[in-house]
Amino acid sequence: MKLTTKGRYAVTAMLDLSLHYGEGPITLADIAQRQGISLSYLEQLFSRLRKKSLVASVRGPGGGYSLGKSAEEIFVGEVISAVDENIDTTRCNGAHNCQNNERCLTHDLWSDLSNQIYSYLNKISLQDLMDRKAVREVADRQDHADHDELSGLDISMADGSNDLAGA
Amino acid sequence: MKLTTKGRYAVTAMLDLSLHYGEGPITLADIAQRQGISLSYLEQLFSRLRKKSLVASVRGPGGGYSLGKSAEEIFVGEVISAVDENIDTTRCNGAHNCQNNERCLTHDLWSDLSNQIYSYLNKISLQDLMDRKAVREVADRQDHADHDELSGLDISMADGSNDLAGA
DNA sequence: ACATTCCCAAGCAAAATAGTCAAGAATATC
DNA sequence: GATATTCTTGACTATTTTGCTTGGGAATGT
Repeated sequence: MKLTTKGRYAVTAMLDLSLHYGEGPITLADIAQRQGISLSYLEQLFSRLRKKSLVASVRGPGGGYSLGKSAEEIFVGEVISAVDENIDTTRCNGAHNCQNNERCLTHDLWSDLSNQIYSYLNKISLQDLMDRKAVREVADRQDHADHDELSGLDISMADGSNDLAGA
Repeated sequence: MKLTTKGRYAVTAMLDLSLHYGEGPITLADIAQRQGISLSYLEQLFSRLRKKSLVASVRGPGGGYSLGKSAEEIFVGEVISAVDENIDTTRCNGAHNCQNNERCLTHDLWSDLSNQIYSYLNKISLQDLMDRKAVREVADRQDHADHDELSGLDISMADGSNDLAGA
């Protein structure tokens, strides 16, 4: 299974986009600042999101990105798939050649797990996330932190730890 | 999320151990051959499994490993945790300092997902896996392949593809 | 004694991840 | 039409993780 920072960043960025819907196109620079993600890294991710029509773009001054469909229609699983290629937990990626061209002992276990995760993530839409109280609180905090950063403070790191899988 | 070959190998090896329960201690060399896993890699994995008391070991000729508890009492989630350290999908590993020392926008999403996966994997015991028809079929195939290999054929690779994650 | 097996630590190559850098194309605004 | 802004693309790089090897040792049955 592949669930790494890449997928987390993508979902976070898409959620940021949803939360600022209605303010016109949002620039990647804005998202980068609010969410603490590298701008050029975001560019790579959005390139993939655009290919899957999850976002639409407008170039030039005043341009930026907006959601490709409504927040109710975009599911977390889609977003992760778009940037991470697959969320399969089997070694053979669904083929059955994990061991000497035949299925390995635990093939079905990983296969079932993948389905489980996939169906879980595909039930959660960006709208669902926006409706969560905790998400709105963090979003508020981030919108205010903006001002602090403009006044010169708190331009900082966001990192530290480990990983899943990643994942 | 961290669900890689390491965790898959560990579960596979533990399942192999369960399936050959009653034959006395099983050597890692046997498991390595049946499951197509490198012996020294298995040693590393079993070192961790032993620290968590998931397996018990007997040294010397005729020695090997056996399950540390009954197959009903060992759950897939435990095995993966033992070798992979954690199956947390959050960046901060459960702390809430994902962004500038505060929780990031999607913290709860990954946290919920981790719980979901964890509880799923902790419901499946090695015994459950053994009861599956597909597992028994593969196990039979592997026990027969043993003979082929003794007669000189089919000492071979087992590899190829991609991964999860991480996850 | 000796072969077998577990045990342990260090090291290493390949892959993946996370990120940078540089050049370019579209498009508003002046 | 010059300029600044923003997306777009590709190549390149540093770091980390993975999967595996090597080489030693310590028990223990025969």
